Formats: sequence, C-alpha cells, structure tokens
Amino acid sequence: MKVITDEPLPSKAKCAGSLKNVLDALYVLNGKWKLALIFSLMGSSKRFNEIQQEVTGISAKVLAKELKDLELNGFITRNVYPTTPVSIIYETTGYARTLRTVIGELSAWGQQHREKIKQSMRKQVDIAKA
Amino acid sequence: MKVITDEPLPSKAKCAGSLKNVLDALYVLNGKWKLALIFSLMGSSKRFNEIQQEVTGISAKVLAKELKDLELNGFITRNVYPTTPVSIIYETTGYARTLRTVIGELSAWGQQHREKIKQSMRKQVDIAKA
DNA sequence: GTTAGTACTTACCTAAAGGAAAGCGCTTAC
DNA sequence: GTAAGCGCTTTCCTTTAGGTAAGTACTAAC
Repeated sequence: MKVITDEPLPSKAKCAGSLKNVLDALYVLNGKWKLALIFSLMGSSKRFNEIQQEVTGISAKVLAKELKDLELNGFITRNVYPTTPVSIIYETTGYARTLRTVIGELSAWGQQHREKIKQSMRKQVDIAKA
Repeated sequence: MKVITDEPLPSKAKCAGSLKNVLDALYVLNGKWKLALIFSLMGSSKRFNEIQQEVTGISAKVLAKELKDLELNGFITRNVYPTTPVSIIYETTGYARTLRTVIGELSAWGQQHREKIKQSMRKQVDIAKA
C-alpha cells in the first residue's frame, strides 16, 4: 500500500487538460435530455410531437427549452416548411453527428450497466465490501 | 424536403432500446461531477483533499456526497489505512474502468468543442443559419 | 359557431443540486 | 495549552431543473 504524501505534482499537469475537456463536454451536454434528444433526431428528423412521443416522459415545456438550447449550440436546426399548417421539423446538424461515437459508447455502456444492475438485484446484495 | 406525416412507426422499436440505454447511462452518471471524479481517480488513487485540489470548483460537501454515491454504485472504493492519522484513499474499481472509452470519447469531443467555440467567438457570429 | 390539431408559451410549484462557511473529532507539532 | 491538518458533516441559502396545467395563435374541418 502506497500512501501518497510527498507527491505534490506527479503528472497532474498533463491530466488536468483532459479533465477540463470532460468538464467542458459535460457543460454543454448537461441535463437529463440533451444527449437523448440528439440521439433521437440522429435516427431521423422529427417534429415536436413526434419527439415528445419517442422520448417518453419529457414535458412540452422542457422539450421546447431543450430544443432552443440545442439550436443555439449548433446541434440541431429548426426548419419551418410553409405547408398549410406550417410544419416544423427538427434535424441534427453535422456538428451533432460528431457526437455519434460518444453517444454510441454511452448507449453500449448503458446497456451492459442495466444487465449488471438486474443481476445484482437478484443476488440481493452480499457485496458489502469487495 | 420530405415532410413526415404518414409514418407512424418506421423503425422506432429498434431505436427505442438504444434510447433507453442512453437514458439509463445518464441516470447513474448525472450531475456536474461524477464523470470528472471517476476520470480523476482513474489517473491515480487519491485522498479527499487531493481530489478537491485537482477537480477545482467542487465543494467539500458535494465531493463527500458524490464519493458516497459513486461508492454505492460500485465505481470507487474507499480504503482506510490505519496509519497514525488514518489515511483514506479513494480508488476506482474495475467496473469504473469500463467507462474508460466513454470518458475518453467525451474528453476528445470536449477538446475539439472548446476549439470550435473559441473560433466562433473570434468570428463574432455570422452563422445565423448554415 | 365549435372542435381539433400543431407548436408552443406562461404561470406556478417542488425538489434537487450546489455553494459558502463553520464546526467537529481526531492527532501531531510546537 | 494553541494551532494546524485531515476528512469530513452541518446549516443555511440560492439557483436550477423539471413537472403540471392551462392558455394562445393559427388553421382546417364540421
């Protein structure tokens, strides 16, 4: 067991940058819905109500707010088509698609995480301390 | 321009699962700090004050809460060494390390995102609609 | 006229996140 | 004794996220 006491700056400088990157990414992608919304629109462009149906649980207010936010940050565009009642269709930008790998990894991780949780619930916990 | 009106369920069923995965992942990894803390401890095991110094901006209260949360979820372990004043060292578990790729992607994306933001601030915005 | 649908907005409210500052129990150094 | 350091906890407070429900502006159908 190595008790760290006299190592003020081992290699922190080089890691601090990466840490800042993580923090920066989380800053624009925060909240419960942003990544899910981008993911939903990456599948196909959709209109307001369609999004609300797919992303179950989101309220109209929050959805409107998040869509504005995502548009301001350049992740999606809001297209108004002058059909008889105007159609408003949201779609992802190319920039949002740079998040594809991030979201892909997150989705894959989320899947195996759910599996793990289900198993540990069956075991009823005997892992007080591993 | 393709106005979606008569496509109730094109391929939603297969995407809904992935969407749920994303939501599930975000559920355990929510908040400003969790991924950053895991990332910090992935670099090297640390004690309380060391973490607080590296992850600048986090308060003692929030750090204590997040560490408890991460321990409960099996991402980190809290090791108490019976040195003269007890040393408490936090380290990541193997499970936390399954997040390595996710965090790696997030960090890489955060880096290029900051670059993009810096550029668009110089240009002073002439990208009303691309 | 009413009703219905789309895409929201507005008002109100609760809960949770997060921050600042102080305190606490312990030990060691002076 | 005092002071300082560690690893927190406690208290108080503000901010933010998010939810519900109602309303609004438009149009078209009945």
